[in-house]
Amino acid sequence: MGYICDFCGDQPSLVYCRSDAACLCLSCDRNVHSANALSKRHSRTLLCERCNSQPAFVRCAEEKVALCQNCDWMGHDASTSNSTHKRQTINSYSGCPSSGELSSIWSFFSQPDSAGESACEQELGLMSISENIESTSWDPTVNTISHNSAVVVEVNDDCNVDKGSGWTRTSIPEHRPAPQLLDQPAGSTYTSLPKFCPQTKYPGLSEDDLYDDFNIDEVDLNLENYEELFGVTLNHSEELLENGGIDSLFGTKDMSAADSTCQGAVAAEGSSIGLVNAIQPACSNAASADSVMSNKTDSILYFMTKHAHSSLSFSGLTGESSAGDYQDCGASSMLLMGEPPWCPPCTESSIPSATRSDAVMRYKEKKKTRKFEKRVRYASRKARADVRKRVKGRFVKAGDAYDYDPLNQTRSC
DNA sequence: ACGACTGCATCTACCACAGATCTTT
DNA sequence: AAAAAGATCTGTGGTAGATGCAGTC
Repeated sequence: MGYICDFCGDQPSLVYCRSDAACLCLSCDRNVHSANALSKRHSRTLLCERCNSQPAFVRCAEEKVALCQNCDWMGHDASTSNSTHKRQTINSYSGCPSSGELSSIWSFFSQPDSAGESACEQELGLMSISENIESTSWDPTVNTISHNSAVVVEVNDDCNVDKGSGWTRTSIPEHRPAPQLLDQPAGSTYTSLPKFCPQTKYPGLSEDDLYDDFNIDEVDLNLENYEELFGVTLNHSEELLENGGIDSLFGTKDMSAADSTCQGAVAAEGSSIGLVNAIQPACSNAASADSVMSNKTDSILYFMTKHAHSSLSFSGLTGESSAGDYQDCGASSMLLMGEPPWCPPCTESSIPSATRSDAVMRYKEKKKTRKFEKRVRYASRKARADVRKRVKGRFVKAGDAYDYDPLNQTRSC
Protein backbone atom coordinates (compact mmCIF):
# COMPACT_ATOMS: atom_id res chain seq x y z
CA MET A 1 0.00 0.00 0.00
CA GLY A 2 1.25 3.47 0.28
CA TYR A 3 0.08 4.42 -3.18
CA ILE A 4 -2.87 6.67 -3.49
CA CYS A 5 -6.30 5.58 -4.64
CA ASP A 6 -6.78 6.31 -8.32
CA PHE A 7 -10.31 7.43 -7.70
CA CYS A 8 -10.30 9.65 -4.66
CA GLY A 9 -6.62 10.45 -4.73
CA ASP A 10 -6.77 10.62 -1.00
CA GLN A 11 -6.79 7.24 0.65
CA PRO A 12 -4.09 4.65 0.17
CA SER A 13 -5.02 2.13 -2.47
CA LEU A 14 -5.75 -1.36 -1.33
CA VAL A 15 -7.33 -3.31 -4.12
CA TYR A 16 -6.70 -3.60 -7.81
CA CYS A 17 -9.47 -3.73 -10.38
CA ARG A 18 -8.31 -5.40 -13.53
CA SER A 19 -11.27 -4.28 -15.57
CA ASP A 20 -10.62 -0.68 -14.71
CA ALA A 21 -6.88 -1.11 -14.41
CA ALA A 22 -7.20 0.96 -11.31
CA CYS A 23 -5.87 0.89 -7.79
CA LEU A 24 -8.57 1.78 -5.34
CA CYS A 25 -9.10 2.21 -1.67
CA LEU A 26 -11.73 0.03 -0.14
CA SER A 27 -14.27 2.80 0.07
CA CYS A 28 -13.90 3.84 -3.55
CA ASP A 29 -13.87 0.26 -4.60
CA ARG A 30 -17.30 -0.22 -3.20
CA ASN A 31 -18.58 3.09 -4.46
CA VAL A 32 -17.27 2.59 -7.95
CA HIS A 33 -18.36 -0.98 -8.22
CA SER A 34 -21.81 -0.46 -6.86
CA ALA A 35 -22.68 1.89 -9.70
CA ASN A 36 -24.31 -0.71 -11.87
CA ALA A 37 -24.63 -4.40 -12.48
CA LEU A 38 -21.73 -4.46 -14.89
CA SER A 39 -19.30 -2.77 -12.61
CA LYS A 40 -20.29 -5.15 -9.87
CA ARG A 41 -18.91 -7.92 -11.97
CA HIS A 42 -15.47 -6.41 -12.10
CA SER A 43 -12.98 -8.77 -10.63
CA ARG A 44 -10.74 -7.29 -7.99
CA THR A 45 -8.00 -8.51 -5.82
CA LEU A 46 -5.49 -7.10 -3.43
CA LEU A 47 -2.84 -4.81 -4.71
CA CYS A 48 0.71 -6.05 -4.62
CA GLU A 49 2.24 -4.58 -1.53
CA ARG A 50 5.67 -4.55 -3.02
CA CYS A 51 5.35 -2.92 -6.42
CA ASN A 52 1.94 -1.37 -5.74
CA SER A 53 1.10 -1.60 -9.37
CA GLN A 54 0.08 -5.16 -10.09
CA PRO A 55 -2.69 -7.32 -8.72
CA ALA A 56 -1.50 -9.62 -6.01
CA PHE A 57 -2.06 -13.28 -6.44
CA VAL A 58 -0.28 -14.80 -3.49
CA ARG A 59 0.36 -13.82 0.05
CA CYS A 60 3.56 -14.70 1.79
CA ALA A 61 2.64 -15.93 5.23
CA GLU A 62 6.12 -15.27 6.57
CA GLU A 63 6.49 -11.75 5.30
CA LYS A 64 2.79 -11.03 5.62
CA VAL A 65 2.63 -9.27 2.30
CA ALA A 66 0.51 -9.72 -0.77
CA LEU A 67 2.58 -10.13 -3.90
CA CYS A 68 2.06 -10.06 -7.60
CA GLN A 69 3.68 -12.77 -9.61
CA ASN A 70 6.68 -10.73 -10.52
CA CYS A 71 7.43 -9.74 -6.98
CA ASP A 72 6.73 -13.23 -5.79
CA TRP A 73 9.22 -14.67 -8.21
CA MET A 74 11.81 -12.11 -7.37
CA GLY A 75 11.29 -12.39 -3.67
CA HIS A 76 11.01 -16.14 -3.50
CA ASP A 77 13.50 -17.24 -6.03
CA ALA A 78 14.75 -20.75 -5.49
CA SER A 79 18.23 -19.44 -4.92
CA THR A 80 17.18 -17.42 -1.94
CA SER A 81 16.37 -18.48 1.53
CA ASN A 82 12.92 -17.02 1.07
CA SER A 83 12.04 -19.73 -1.38
CA THR A 84 10.68 -21.90 1.37
CA HIS A 85 8.25 -19.28 2.53
CA LYS A 86 4.76 -20.54 2.70
CA ARG A 87 2.51 -18.71 0.31
CA GLN A 88 -1.18 -18.71 -0.17
CA THR A 89 -3.16 -17.85 -3.22
CA ILE A 90 -5.30 -14.77 -3.04
CA ASN A 91 -8.72 -14.97 -4.50
CA SER A 92 -10.27 -12.24 -6.47
CA TYR A 93 -13.78 -11.14 -5.80
CA SER A 94 -16.54 -9.18 -7.41
CA GLY A 95 -19.62 -7.45 -6.15
CA CYS A 96 -19.60 -5.10 -3.22
CA PRO A 97 -18.22 -6.85 -0.22
CA SER A 98 -17.95 -5.16 3.11
CA SER A 99 -14.69 -5.23 4.98
CA GLY A 100 -16.17 -7.97 7.07
CA GLU A 101 -16.81 -10.00 4.03
CA LEU A 102 -13.35 -9.35 2.79
CA SER A 103 -12.10 -10.61 6.07
CA SER A 104 -13.97 -13.78 5.48
CA ILE A 105 -12.46 -14.09 2.04
CA TRP A 106 -8.99 -13.30 3.17
CA SER A 107 -8.43 -14.51 6.64
CA PHE A 108 -5.50 -12.16 7.04
CA PHE A 109 -7.52 -9.17 5.99
CA SER A 110 -8.57 -6.62 8.52
CA GLN A 111 -9.54 -3.18 7.46
CA PRO A 112 -11.67 -0.83 9.42
CA ASP A 113 -14.86 -0.31 7.59
CA SER A 114 -14.67 3.42 7.51
CA ALA A 115 -16.77 3.75 4.47
CA GLY A 116 -19.90 3.14 6.38
CA GLU A 117 -22.99 1.62 4.99
CA SER A 118 -22.96 1.73 1.26
CA ALA A 119 -25.88 1.15 -0.94
CA CYS A 120 -24.62 -2.15 -2.05
CA GLU A 121 -23.94 -3.44 1.40
CA GLN A 122 -27.51 -4.54 1.38
CA GLU A 123 -26.60 -6.84 -1.39
CA LEU A 124 -24.05 -8.86 0.39
CA GLY A 125 -25.07 -11.92 -1.42
CA LEU A 126 -24.08 -10.38 -4.68
CA MET A 127 -20.46 -10.73 -4.02
CA SER A 128 -18.79 -13.52 -5.76
CA ILE A 129 -15.37 -14.85 -5.38
CA SER A 130 -13.02 -16.56 -7.66
CA GLU A 131 -9.68 -17.96 -6.96
CA ASN A 132 -6.69 -15.98 -7.86
CA ILE A 133 -7.80 -14.78 -11.17
CA GLU A 134 -9.88 -12.35 -12.93
CA SER A 135 -13.24 -13.78 -12.50
CA THR A 136 -16.13 -13.69 -14.77
CA SER A 137 -18.36 -14.18 -11.93
CA TRP A 138 -21.91 -15.11 -11.62
CA ASP A 139 -24.10 -12.37 -12.83
CA PRO A 140 -26.20 -11.50 -9.86
CA THR A 141 -28.90 -10.00 -11.93
CA VAL A 142 -29.42 -12.88 -14.23
CA ASN A 143 -30.07 -16.32 -13.02
CA THR A 144 -27.81 -18.05 -15.43
CA ILE A 145 -24.45 -19.59 -15.24
CA SER A 146 -21.69 -17.27 -16.21
CA HIS A 147 -20.40 -18.01 -19.61
CA ASN A 148 -17.06 -19.34 -18.68
CA SER A 149 -18.14 -21.36 -15.77
CA ALA A 150 -18.36 -25.03 -16.05
CA VAL A 151 -19.54 -25.29 -12.53
CA VAL A 152 -20.86 -22.72 -10.22
CA VAL A 153 -21.03 -23.67 -6.63
CA GLU A 154 -23.41 -22.05 -4.34
CA VAL A 155 -22.57 -21.66 -0.76
CA ASN A 156 -24.92 -23.20 1.68
CA ASP A 157 -26.65 -21.61 4.55
CA ASP A 158 -24.02 -22.45 7.04
CA CYS A 159 -21.60 -19.98 5.68
CA ASN A 160 -22.93 -16.73 7.00
CA VAL A 161 -23.65 -15.69 3.54
CA ASP A 162 -26.87 -14.65 2.12
CA LYS A 163 -28.73 -17.55 0.69
CA GLY A 164 -29.86 -17.67 -2.85
CA SER A 165 -27.62 -15.33 -4.66
CA GLY A 166 -24.74 -16.83 -2.79
CA TRP A 167 -21.07 -16.34 -2.95
CA THR A 168 -19.93 -18.15 -5.89
CA ARG A 169 -16.75 -19.72 -6.92
CA THR A 170 -16.32 -19.80 -10.56
CA SER A 171 -14.27 -22.22 -12.48
CA ILE A 172 -11.70 -20.19 -14.13
CA PRO A 173 -8.19 -20.93 -15.17
CA GLU A 174 -5.38 -19.35 -13.37
CA HIS A 175 -3.48 -17.20 -15.72
CA ARG A 176 -0.43 -16.57 -13.78
CA PRO A 177 -0.45 -19.10 -11.11
CA ALA A 178 1.90 -19.65 -8.29
CA PRO A 179 5.52 -20.13 -9.26
CA GLN A 180 5.76 -23.43 -7.67
CA LEU A 181 6.40 -25.55 -10.60
CA LEU A 182 9.94 -25.46 -11.74
CA ASP A 183 11.98 -23.62 -9.31
CA GLN A 184 10.07 -23.82 -6.20
CA PRO A 185 11.51 -26.05 -3.54
CA ALA A 186 9.44 -28.79 -2.13
CA GLY A 187 8.96 -26.96 1.08
CA SER A 188 7.22 -24.11 -0.52
CA THR A 189 3.54 -24.53 -0.60
CA TYR A 190 0.48 -22.71 -1.70
CA THR A 191 -2.81 -23.01 -0.10
CA SER A 192 -6.08 -21.47 -0.85
CA LEU A 193 -6.86 -18.63 1.38
CA PRO A 194 -10.55 -18.09 1.47
CA LYS A 195 -12.37 -19.84 4.19
CA PHE A 196 -16.02 -19.62 3.49
CA CYS A 197 -16.84 -22.35 5.88
CA PRO A 198 -14.53 -23.79 8.41
CA GLN A 199 -15.51 -27.32 7.71
CA THR A 200 -15.00 -27.35 4.04
CA LYS A 201 -13.58 -25.34 1.28
CA TYR A 202 -16.60 -26.05 -0.83
CA PRO A 203 -19.60 -25.71 1.33
CA GLY A 204 -22.69 -27.36 0.17
CA LEU A 205 -20.80 -29.32 -2.33
CA SER A 206 -19.87 -32.90 -1.95
CA GLU A 207 -17.22 -34.61 -3.92
CA ASP A 208 -19.89 -36.60 -5.61
CA ASP A 209 -21.61 -33.46 -6.66
CA LEU A 210 -18.47 -32.25 -8.22
CA TYR A 211 -17.66 -35.38 -10.03
CA ASP A 212 -21.15 -35.75 -11.23
CA ASP A 213 -20.57 -32.61 -13.10
CA PHE A 214 -17.14 -33.69 -14.14
CA ASN A 215 -18.14 -37.03 -15.40
CA ILE A 216 -15.48 -37.69 -17.93
CA ASP A 217 -17.46 -40.32 -19.69
CA GLU A 218 -20.15 -37.83 -20.30
CA VAL A 219 -18.14 -35.99 -22.85
CA ASP A 220 -15.52 -37.16 -25.18
CA LEU A 221 -12.33 -35.78 -23.85
CA ASN A 222 -10.24 -37.10 -26.61
CA LEU A 223 -8.04 -34.28 -27.63
CA GLU A 224 -8.41 -34.83 -31.31
CA ASN A 225 -12.12 -34.37 -31.08
CA TYR A 226 -11.66 -31.03 -29.55
CA GLU A 227 -9.09 -30.14 -32.07
CA GLU A 228 -11.69 -30.81 -34.67
CA LEU A 229 -14.16 -28.68 -32.85
CA PHE A 230 -11.84 -25.94 -31.79
CA GLY A 231 -8.99 -26.43 -34.14
CA VAL A 232 -8.02 -22.83 -34.42
CA THR A 233 -7.97 -22.22 -30.76
CA LEU A 234 -6.09 -25.34 -29.94
CA ASN A 235 -3.64 -24.84 -32.68
CA HIS A 236 -2.99 -21.48 -31.34
CA SER A 237 -2.60 -22.81 -27.88
CA GLU A 238 -0.20 -25.43 -29.07
CA GLU A 239 1.77 -22.77 -30.78
CA LEU A 240 1.90 -20.93 -27.57
CA LEU A 241 3.00 -24.00 -25.74
CA GLU A 242 5.60 -25.02 -28.20
CA ASN A 243 7.03 -21.59 -28.46
CA GLY A 244 7.38 -21.32 -24.78
CA GLY A 245 3.96 -19.92 -24.30
CA ILE A 246 3.44 -22.45 -21.57
CA ASP A 247 4.96 -20.04 -19.20
CA SER A 248 3.13 -17.15 -20.66
CA LEU A 249 -0.11 -18.92 -20.32
CA PHE A 250 0.07 -20.40 -16.92
CA GLY A 251 3.22 -19.24 -15.34
CA THR A 252 4.64 -21.94 -13.24
CA LYS A 253 1.59 -23.10 -11.49
CA ASP A 254 2.01 -26.54 -10.19
CA MET A 255 -0.36 -28.58 -12.24
CA SER A 256 1.38 -31.49 -10.82
CA ALA A 257 -1.54 -33.78 -10.67
CA ALA A 258 0.00 -36.78 -12.27
CA ASP A 259 -2.27 -38.24 -14.86
CA SER A 260 -2.47 -41.59 -13.26
CA THR A 261 -2.67 -40.66 -9.68
CA CYS A 262 -4.55 -37.44 -9.78
CA GLN A 263 -6.85 -37.82 -12.66
CA GLY A 264 -9.61 -36.34 -10.71
CA ALA A 265 -7.76 -33.17 -10.14
CA VAL A 266 -6.87 -32.86 -13.76
CA ALA A 267 -10.36 -33.61 -14.77
CA ALA A 268 -11.69 -31.10 -12.40
CA GLU A 269 -9.29 -28.48 -13.43
CA GLY A 270 -11.09 -27.39 -16.47
CA SER A 271 -14.24 -26.97 -14.57
CA SER A 272 -13.16 -25.67 -11.30
CA ILE A 273 -9.80 -24.38 -10.45
CA GLY A 274 -11.03 -24.09 -6.96
CA LEU A 275 -11.42 -27.78 -6.77
CA VAL A 276 -8.00 -28.28 -8.15
CA ASN A 277 -6.60 -26.09 -5.51
CA ALA A 278 -8.28 -28.22 -2.99
CA ILE A 279 -6.93 -31.42 -4.41
CA GLN A 280 -3.65 -30.10 -5.44
CA PRO A 281 -1.59 -30.41 -2.33
CA ALA A 282 -1.95 -34.14 -2.21
CA CYS A 283 -1.07 -34.41 -5.82
CA SER A 284 1.85 -32.10 -5.60
CA ASN A 285 3.57 -34.29 -3.17
CA ALA A 286 3.27 -37.24 -5.39
CA ALA A 287 4.53 -35.72 -8.53
CA SER A 288 8.15 -35.27 -9.26
CA ALA A 289 9.43 -32.02 -10.53
CA ASP A 290 10.30 -33.66 -13.79
CA SER A 291 6.79 -34.67 -14.47
CA VAL A 292 5.32 -31.42 -13.50
CA MET A 293 5.65 -29.57 -16.72
CA SER A 294 4.31 -32.26 -18.91
CA ASN A 295 1.41 -32.77 -16.63
CA LYS A 296 0.85 -29.13 -16.56
CA THR A 297 0.73 -28.78 -20.27
CA ASP A 298 -1.65 -31.62 -20.55
CA SER A 299 -3.73 -30.02 -17.96
CA ILE A 300 -3.60 -26.83 -19.88
CA LEU A 301 -4.82 -28.53 -22.96
CA TYR A 302 -7.39 -30.26 -20.92
CA PHE A 303 -8.55 -27.02 -19.56
CA MET A 304 -8.65 -25.44 -22.96
CA THR A 305 -10.72 -28.15 -24.40
CA LYS A 306 -12.92 -28.51 -21.42
CA HIS A 307 -13.24 -24.83 -21.09
CA ALA A 308 -14.23 -24.46 -24.67
CA HIS A 309 -16.71 -27.20 -24.19
CA SER A 310 -18.13 -25.50 -21.20
CA SER A 311 -18.55 -22.30 -23.07
CA LEU A 312 -20.52 -24.05 -25.71
CA SER A 313 -22.55 -26.12 -23.40
CA PHE A 314 -23.57 -23.79 -20.72
CA SER A 315 -23.91 -20.40 -22.11
CA GLY A 316 -25.39 -18.22 -24.65
CA LEU A 317 -21.91 -17.37 -25.68
CA THR A 318 -20.95 -19.90 -28.19
CA GLY A 319 -18.51 -20.23 -30.96
CA GLU A 320 -19.86 -17.05 -32.43
CA SER A 321 -18.74 -15.09 -29.47
CA SER A 322 -16.20 -12.51 -30.22
CA ALA A 323 -12.90 -12.18 -28.53
CA GLY A 324 -14.30 -9.33 -26.60
CA ASP A 325 -16.76 -11.65 -25.00
CA TYR A 326 -13.89 -13.38 -23.37
CA GLN A 327 -12.06 -10.32 -22.41
CA ASP A 328 -12.52 -10.87 -18.80
CA CYS A 329 -12.82 -14.54 -18.55
CA GLY A 330 -9.47 -16.09 -18.21
CA ALA A 331 -7.65 -18.38 -20.49
CA SER A 332 -10.05 -18.05 -23.29
CA SER A 333 -9.17 -14.48 -23.65
CA MET A 334 -5.56 -15.38 -23.77
CA LEU A 335 -6.16 -17.96 -26.37
CA LEU A 336 -7.82 -15.39 -28.46
CA MET A 337 -5.80 -12.39 -27.74
CA GLY A 338 -2.55 -13.54 -26.30
CA GLU A 339 -1.15 -12.67 -22.98
CA PRO A 340 -3.33 -10.45 -20.91
CA PRO A 341 -2.07 -6.97 -20.35
CA TRP A 342 -1.74 -7.32 -16.62
CA CYS A 343 0.73 -10.14 -16.87
CA PRO A 344 4.14 -9.03 -15.84
CA PRO A 345 6.54 -9.16 -18.75
CA CYS A 346 9.00 -11.40 -17.15
CA THR A 347 8.16 -14.93 -17.96
CA GLU A 348 10.24 -15.49 -21.02
CA SER A 349 13.42 -14.68 -19.32
CA SER A 350 12.66 -15.98 -15.92
CA ILE A 351 12.71 -19.64 -16.85
CA PRO A 352 16.00 -21.10 -17.91
CA SER A 353 15.99 -22.02 -21.55
CA ALA A 354 17.22 -25.53 -20.84
CA THR A 355 14.33 -26.09 -18.52
CA ARG A 356 11.98 -24.78 -21.13
CA SER A 357 13.41 -27.05 -23.77
CA ASP A 358 13.06 -30.00 -21.47
CA ALA A 359 9.54 -29.03 -20.71
CA VAL A 360 8.65 -28.62 -24.36
CA MET A 361 10.26 -31.94 -25.15
CA ARG A 362 8.29 -33.66 -22.45
CA TYR A 363 5.19 -31.95 -23.62
CA LYS A 364 5.68 -33.10 -27.19
CA GLU A 365 6.48 -36.59 -26.06
CA LYS A 366 3.42 -36.82 -23.96
CA LYS A 367 1.29 -35.25 -26.61
CA LYS A 368 2.50 -37.83 -29.04
CA THR A 369 1.70 -40.60 -26.63
CA ARG A 370 -1.70 -39.24 -25.94
CA LYS A 371 -2.52 -38.57 -29.53
CA PHE A 372 -2.20 -42.20 -30.42
CA GLU A 373 -3.68 -43.50 -27.29
CA LYS A 374 -6.40 -45.93 -28.15
CA ARG A 375 -9.75 -45.09 -26.81
CA VAL A 376 -12.51 -47.64 -26.96
CA ARG A 377 -15.72 -46.00 -27.96
CA TYR A 378 -17.91 -49.04 -28.06
CA ALA A 379 -17.38 -51.40 -25.21
CA SER A 380 -19.71 -53.94 -26.74
CA ARG A 381 -17.57 -54.15 -29.83
CA LYS A 382 -14.49 -54.50 -27.77
CA ALA A 383 -16.11 -57.27 -25.80
CA ARG A 384 -16.85 -59.13 -28.99
CA ALA A 385 -13.42 -58.59 -30.41
CA ASP A 386 -11.92 -59.81 -27.17
CA VAL A 387 -13.55 -63.18 -27.54
CA ARG A 388 -13.46 -63.54 -31.30
CA LYS A 389 -11.32 -66.32 -32.71
CA ARG A 390 -8.55 -65.44 -35.13
CA VAL A 391 -6.15 -66.74 -37.68
CA LYS A 392 -2.88 -64.86 -37.72
CA GLY A 393 -4.54 -62.04 -35.92
CA ARG A 394 -7.41 -61.76 -38.33
CA PHE A 395 -10.98 -62.48 -37.38
CA VAL A 396 -12.42 -65.64 -38.76
CA LYS A 397 -15.99 -66.65 -39.39
CA ALA A 398 -17.74 -68.34 -36.55
CA GLY A 399 -17.16 -72.03 -36.76
CA ASP A 400 -14.11 -71.79 -39.01
CA ALA A 401 -10.78 -73.14 -37.96
CA TYR A 402 -8.76 -70.75 -35.85
CA ASP A 403 -5.26 -70.57 -34.53
CA TYR A 404 -5.95 -68.26 -31.63
CA ASP A 405 -8.77 -68.18 -29.13
CA PRO A 406 -8.54 -65.22 -26.78
CA LEU A 407 -10.70 -66.98 -24.24
CA ASN A 408 -8.58 -70.02 -23.59
CA GLN A 409 -5.45 -69.07 -25.49
CA THR A 410 -5.57 -72.32 -27.37
CA ARG A 411 -5.06 -73.07 -31.02
CA SER A 412 -7.31 -75.31 -32.97
CA CYS A 413 -4.77 -76.09 -35.66
C1' DA B 1 32.71 -41.43 -47.99
C1' DC B 2 29.44 -44.66 -49.61
C1' DG B 3 26.51 -48.75 -50.05
C1' DA B 4 24.95 -53.17 -48.10
C1' DC B 5 23.39 -55.45 -44.27
C1' DT B 6 21.33 -56.21 -39.64
C1' DG B 7 18.43 -55.29 -35.75
C1' DC B 8 14.94 -52.82 -33.72
C1' DA B 9 10.80 -49.96 -33.42
C1' DT B 10 6.75 -48.26 -35.44
C1' DC B 11 2.93 -48.19 -38.57
C1' DT B 12 -0.75 -50.23 -41.40
C1' DA B 13 -3.88 -53.51 -43.46
C1' DC B 14 -6.58 -57.33 -42.72
C1' DC B 15 -10.35 -60.16 -40.99
C1' DA B 16 -15.93 -60.96 -39.13
C1' DC B 17 -19.73 -59.03 -37.43
C1' DA B 18 -23.03 -56.42 -34.27
C1' DG B 19 -24.83 -52.18 -33.98
C1' DA B 20 -25.30 -47.48 -35.64
C1' DT B 21 -26.59 -44.64 -39.34
C1' DC B 22 -28.47 -43.49 -43.69
C1' DT B 23 -31.66 -44.24 -47.60
C1' DT B 24 -35.68 -45.90 -49.68
C1' DT B 25 -40.40 -47.42 -49.68
C1' DA C 1 -45.25 -36.86 -41.71
C1' DA C 2 -44.22 -41.11 -39.63
C1' DA C 3 -42.85 -45.82 -39.65
C1' DA C 4 -40.69 -49.87 -41.44
C1' DA C 5 -37.37 -52.21 -44.18
C1' DG C 6 -33.16 -52.51 -46.33
C1' DA C 7 -28.46 -50.93 -47.37
C1' DT C 8 -24.28 -49.09 -45.86
C1' DC C 9 -20.88 -47.71 -42.54
C1' DT C 10 -18.18 -48.11 -38.23
C1' DG C 11 -15.22 -50.00 -34.92
C1' DT C 12 -13.17 -53.67 -32.31
C1' DG C 13 -8.01 -56.65 -31.37
C1' DG C 14 -4.02 -59.62 -32.73
C1' DT C 15 -0.93 -60.48 -36.26
C1' DA C 16 2.03 -60.15 -40.45
C1' DG C 17 4.23 -57.42 -43.40
C1' DA C 18 5.98 -52.91 -44.74
C1' DT C 19 8.62 -49.07 -43.55
C1' DG C 20 12.03 -46.12 -41.27
C1' DC C 21 16.04 -45.41 -38.59
C1' DA C 22 20.58 -46.18 -36.44
C1' DG C 23 24.65 -48.74 -36.15
C1' DT C 24 28.25 -51.74 -38.11
C1' DC C 25 31.16 -53.53 -41.68
